[in-house]
Amino acid sequence: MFSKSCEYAIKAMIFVAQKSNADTRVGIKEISKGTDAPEHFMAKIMQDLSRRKLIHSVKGPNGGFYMDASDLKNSIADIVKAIDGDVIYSDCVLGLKVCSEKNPCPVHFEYKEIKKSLIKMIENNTIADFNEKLDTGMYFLKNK
Amino acid sequence: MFSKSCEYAIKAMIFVAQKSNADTRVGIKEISKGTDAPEHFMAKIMQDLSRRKLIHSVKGPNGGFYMDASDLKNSIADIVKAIDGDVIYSDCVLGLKVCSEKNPCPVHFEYKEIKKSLIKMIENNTIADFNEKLDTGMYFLKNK
DNA sequence: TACTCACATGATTTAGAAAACATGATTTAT
DNA sequence: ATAAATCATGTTTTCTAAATCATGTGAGTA
Ligand code: FES
Ligand code: FES
Repeated sequence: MFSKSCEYAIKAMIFVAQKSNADTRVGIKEISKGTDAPEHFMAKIMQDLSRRKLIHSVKGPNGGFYMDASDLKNSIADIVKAIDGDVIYSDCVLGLKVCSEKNPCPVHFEYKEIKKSLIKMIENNTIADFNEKLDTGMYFLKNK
Repeated sequence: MFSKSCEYAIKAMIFVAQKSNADTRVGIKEISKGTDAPEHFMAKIMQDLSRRKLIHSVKGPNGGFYMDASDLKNSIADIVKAIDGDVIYSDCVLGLKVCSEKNPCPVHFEYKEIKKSLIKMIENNTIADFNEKLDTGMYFLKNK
């Protein structure tokens, strides 16, 4: 569904949202531990997210990553688009070069509806939403 | 969503269903051309499908692949399970090692519904169904 | 029987994603 | 100013899916 990078990115964003505020930054080590992701790989992903302005970063001692109010308004879809591009939006499930109504694969119209709800899901859920959810302690970013 | 192998497998099954009957077998070359798949790779996949009894094969001159009435009753889900296993059924969208209600990731419950309709789609559509669809000439297994 | 056609099987190679490494740049604290 | 912390950047390695190659096996035909 999503690339490994994208999975990590989503988890990292939710993790940082949870742990950070204006004064408290979160470092790569903590992020990778909290999300069960390889540290160096996660570092790379965080740089991407930062370059694409989905998250803020501060260098030096006591530096790290954090999110401000506007960062929290980003949806999962924004992260997915930043990391995986628009494959979710444009790819054919059966691997045709282009997915279109003019040259539809046999499952195109059935899949269309599913794709619609998938997109709705990632577009309607903001980081802030997950923030609240996680506060309940009923959701996890890694296995216990 | 599906592995490349699985995409090819689905297309091949639909293609053979279309082109074959008791007397007319379809060869690897024709299948790979008709589905835009690499010949040798497709050969491998066809062997898998044949070993798993999803399709029939005949060696020698005028040999090839064909499907009988009971083969046509297989669903897309049967193909997916044969090639990709149960990843669609059991994997977590955010990559947690196990997807469960006890240790759900933040999107688990939202995704659950989508997964349900996805599974419904692949389980409710048999090869025979697609056969009829393709007859209308409105569906394609490769780009024009 | 001998020859050829077409699928079967296993080994090998390729390509791209995932992960790790090495080095550079910026900030804070002393 | 110096040193340590931490993110940034580019390169290299590893791993696996994808694709290819080489060879084997059974069936048909003359
Ligand atoms: S053409 Fe296959 S999903 Fe649209
Ligand atoms: S735990 Fe992530 S989808 Fe179920």
